[in-house]
Amino acid sequence: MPPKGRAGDILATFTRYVAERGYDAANFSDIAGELGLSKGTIVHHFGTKERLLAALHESYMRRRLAEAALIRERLATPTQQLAGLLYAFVLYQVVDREATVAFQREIVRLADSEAMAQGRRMRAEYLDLVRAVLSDGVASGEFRSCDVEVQSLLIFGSAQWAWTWFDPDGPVSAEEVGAQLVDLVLGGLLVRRTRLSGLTEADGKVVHAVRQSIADITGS
Amino acid sequence: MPPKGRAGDILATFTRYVAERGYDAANFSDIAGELGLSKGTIVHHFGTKERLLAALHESYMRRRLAEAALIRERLATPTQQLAGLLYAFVLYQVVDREATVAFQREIVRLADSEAMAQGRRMRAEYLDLVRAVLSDGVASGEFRSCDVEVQSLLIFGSAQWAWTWFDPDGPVSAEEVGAQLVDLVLGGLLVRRTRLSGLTEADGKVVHAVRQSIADITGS
DNA sequence: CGAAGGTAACCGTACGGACGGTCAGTGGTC
DNA sequence: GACCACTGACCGTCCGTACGGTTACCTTCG
Repeated sequence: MPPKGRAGDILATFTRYVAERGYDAANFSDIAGELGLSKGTIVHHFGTKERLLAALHESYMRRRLAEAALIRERLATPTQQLAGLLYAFVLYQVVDREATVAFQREIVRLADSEAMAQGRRMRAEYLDLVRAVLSDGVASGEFRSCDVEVQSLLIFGSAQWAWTWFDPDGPVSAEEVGAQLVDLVLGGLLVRRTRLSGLTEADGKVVHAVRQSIADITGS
Repeated sequence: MPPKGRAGDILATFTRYVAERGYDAANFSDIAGELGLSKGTIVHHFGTKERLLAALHESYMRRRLAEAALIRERLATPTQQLAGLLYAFVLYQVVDREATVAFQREIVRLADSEAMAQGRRMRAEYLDLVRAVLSDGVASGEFRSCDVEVQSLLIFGSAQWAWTWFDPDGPVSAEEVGAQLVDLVLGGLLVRRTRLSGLTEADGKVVHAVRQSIADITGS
């Protein structure tokens, strides 16, 4: 649940502007104008623009962490848990769209800056949770062994990027995209009877062709 | 190859600033100062800041399109071609880092704005190329049938997101990440002897648990 | 009860600075 | 003399933030 009251309104409107225009282009005057209050009021409630972003960040991550914990609790196997998390990733594009887009758009601003410390901690917690699911799956034999650190980030990417192309009013529903994501990721993670990587023989050729092509065009 | 001469210097420096700080925080004064020339010179060469971004965008995409075409030419099967493209995706984080980060960071600004039309066209061309490889693979029976439109975008996401976490000087090399990405994506795309989706039975349960968890926390 | 005192939401204005862009002009080179 | 790269002063605008003041409500105590 997002915060209530006037401060909640400000946060909600700010969130929408960030989602639509980005952090830099979201300014106090427009928010105050739309809400029929003065710029000073926003400052009164949140102090600085950066802290307003931090509030958005934290309220978003709080929701996601709580949901992720529930999803993990309610599903039995690592496979189901991961599928659930992936599915949820995509659903957020619809059920909590503005905050999701705002968050994914401006995630990079949370790198430094002491104001974002709390948000960063929660993000790390979330990543750890996903990694725990992956590790569990590897341990239980459901997933093939892999570099959990890297794979988790690659998987995140698929979902984090979706805001740039997914259209809630488009022809493809979030449910379908979620299912596709589950297919893509689990298909690659589940242990298969057929031996893994029947392609490593050709890997050398592939790597060489890529390196050569890059050198031919870009140089270096 | 990036453009040469004074204009090339400006573009290169601009690219670095965008990579490091983002488009909004990259301003003419700093670039001019660093290059020992005046703001007016930048305007003289590029007109507006937006056109400077368009130039960065186009020069980046020109390189990527040329390489992608070469990679596709030089590799035989859709599997190899896709592996090559994926591998290249990650390598760009190293071999053309500043332009890659700048591009991936600010890709969203290319949505509207007539100045970016050319860049958008090239991006669409690139996406089409990847989709053609996917379709070829499905047609040849190497890849399981899937929604190529959606899968291609999900795959793109993994790579496009990498700039937020990948560190060229970190312990994991781009080559390793590239290999992991190939594993993840091809593992999910390759036809396996074992029947696809032994998990759809449990899908209903997963979907229900996710929806319920989101409703419990976020509401709606 | 009611005056006093405190607190928090909110307003309006003003400021200091940065930024993108303009423009008239300079100097060198075919 | 036409063209080119380049200069540097300047402009209009916008934005985050500081700050002093007002209102409204709640608590406390005589």
